[in-house]
Amino acid sequence: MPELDTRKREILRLIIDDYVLTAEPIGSEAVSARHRLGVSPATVRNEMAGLEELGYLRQPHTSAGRVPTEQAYRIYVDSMLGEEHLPSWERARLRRTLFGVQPERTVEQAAHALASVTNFAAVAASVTTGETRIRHLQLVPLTPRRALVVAVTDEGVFEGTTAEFAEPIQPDDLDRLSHEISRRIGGMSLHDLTPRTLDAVIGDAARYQRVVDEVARLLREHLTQTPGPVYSEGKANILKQPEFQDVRRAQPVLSALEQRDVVVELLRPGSEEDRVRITIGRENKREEMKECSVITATYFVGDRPAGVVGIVGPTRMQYGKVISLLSFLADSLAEAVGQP
Amino acid sequence: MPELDTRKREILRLIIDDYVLTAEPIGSEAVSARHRLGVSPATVRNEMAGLEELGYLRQPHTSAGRVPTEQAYRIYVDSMLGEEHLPSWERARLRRTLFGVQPERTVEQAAHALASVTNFAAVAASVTTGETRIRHLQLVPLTPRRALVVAVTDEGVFEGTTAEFAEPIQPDDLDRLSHEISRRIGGMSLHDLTPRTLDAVIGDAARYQRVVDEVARLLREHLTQTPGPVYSEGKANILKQPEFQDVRRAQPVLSALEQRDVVVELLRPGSEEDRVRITIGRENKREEMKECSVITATYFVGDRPAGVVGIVGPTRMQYGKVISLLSFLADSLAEAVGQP
DNA sequence: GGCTAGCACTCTACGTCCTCGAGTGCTAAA
DNA sequence: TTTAGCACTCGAGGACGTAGAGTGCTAGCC
Repeated sequence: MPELDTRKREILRLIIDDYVLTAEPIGSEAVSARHRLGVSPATVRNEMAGLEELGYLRQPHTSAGRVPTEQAYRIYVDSMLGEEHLPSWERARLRRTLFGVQPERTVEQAAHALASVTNFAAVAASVTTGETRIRHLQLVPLTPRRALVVAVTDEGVFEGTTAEFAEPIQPDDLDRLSHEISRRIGGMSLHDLTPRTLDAVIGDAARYQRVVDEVARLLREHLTQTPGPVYSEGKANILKQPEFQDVRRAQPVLSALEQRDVVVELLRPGSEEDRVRITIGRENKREEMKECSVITATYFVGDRPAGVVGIVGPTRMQYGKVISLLSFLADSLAEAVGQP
Repeated sequence: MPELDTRKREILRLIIDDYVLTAEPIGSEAVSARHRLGVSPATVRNEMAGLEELGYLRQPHTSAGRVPTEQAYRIYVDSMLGEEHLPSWERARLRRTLFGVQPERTVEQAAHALASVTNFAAVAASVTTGETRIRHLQLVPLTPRRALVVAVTDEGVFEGTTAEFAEPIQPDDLDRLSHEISRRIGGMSLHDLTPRTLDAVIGDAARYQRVVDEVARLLREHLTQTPGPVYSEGKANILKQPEFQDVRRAQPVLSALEQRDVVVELLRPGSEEDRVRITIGRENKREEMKECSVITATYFVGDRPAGVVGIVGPTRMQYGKVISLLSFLADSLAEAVGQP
């Protein structure tokens, strides 16, 4: 991919900025007029023809202006993004909404705020990794053969699943067992929780071996495979976007976002060098998302990912604004979640 | 409102049945042809003119067929509904999906199945009333000043909220306190849980009076006011309906359904004589729902409402099918939830 | 008195044709 | 290398005409 000279870059940037706001094809006249480029529309036309040849622009039809391609957005976010400053009153407002709410609702609240600020669909989830440590465990009797498993982890995240036992167990016994297990596995990380380590751990609780096994199985499965609660807010916002005025375009996207596993996939956490992840149009794996851009930000507690927030919108979006917003939100979340 | 003679009723019924399937205005020819009414299109036309005068039909424009009004759907569900038999393989399939899943996911699963069978948006929620009895309570320490409150109720429903205490409390103390409270309030119903009764209950746990108060407050508030988890599934299905092909019509409905309080309002439980509740078009309170019909079914455990399931779709829907489906689903849910 | 065949009438959907305007690409001159 | 000028292309949108669906009315029939 050949380097773009300064003027081409400048023109491309202007076109993107304009198009993102208007959602209408941009003509040479508009470009030359808006910014004092010091060149005539004709010159701009020549450059635009060049940009089209290079794959950065395309024309919906002969006599229309130009529209940025996904490749254009890509180079834009990769090398044309300035520091976008989030107004401090907006920062303040966001922080207030995050911190002024019950701790277990912080993440959901973040998604909610994100959706209403951006007018896109917002998604969020907490992350549990093999590194997650269990701090406390409690079994709550439901029926003689069923109990609720509550685990308090490192990240303040807890999970509720029901365990089903082969043999009935008395509430008192269950409680004792619960304390026993909790005492033994407290402080262990999830990937320490293999069947082998457990054998060693159980020891004298052998009478209820099968109960212990079941609980351990649930913990591993539930905490690692299905990554906690997943929130998505403001999906209907997608219908406000001009590119999704056609229901047949919007329907698949909305349907996809209603499926938990799709959202989970979008929210795969990034690494620390790669906190903000931008996926533009066809870069998305999911067919249904090929007309969308997804931007996610991972937040960390210590050096481990604690959660991911993100937005889903049309490829035409204000990348700069959204990125700085997400970045700020991730920092705030790290703070809110990190010190309970 | 004048009574309709038999033939008018018959014709109205035919028009509704046809229109519900095709979503296109129905002409006199079609009515006379489809069912062997034994009368000519001209006669049908006369009757249709009469029905229009009475407010049961309307014409989108002069040379179009007729379309049922909301008033027509109302009389249809009130007095023209036959017993609709749900095919037994469908019953079986539904029951399998309900019973083949972790108990705490039953209700969610019901909504999911409902959405995919009807192609409408499905909503569901568990209900807790003042009658709900607490079976067991457990406080799980999170931090010195915060604990997770887990309550096992009568209906097998449990809730997780965090309580925040004014003073720190040791895990062991918390555990003892937890058992104490659980022992005392176990079996009590929620409206027994007034501050006054509590004073009597606490007794020697007085040292942690404030903790107890906080827990009781949370129980009351959380269990009665905010009615448990609320599920909505298949909202994007609305976009498949012909009447919502226009995004500007669909957007408000979808936005409304994303708000928890709107869904909660839709799911207000009915009484035992009034298990299935049908709200057609403008009968809905919410402005955004004026073009939708909402059908809900309440299911009971013992004589107390345990939850509500329902669908939201266009006013043009197969009321008979949906009602019998919901009715069956409610019965199955009562069974699934009732005996854990 | 109710039913119906016949018919004129109305209205939409749809295709064609036309014009207007936006925006282009090319060319020739500065 | 830039730019003014200009012919060209294409879509949006309005005017018009036609086909077809469905109606309401009327007059005659049982």
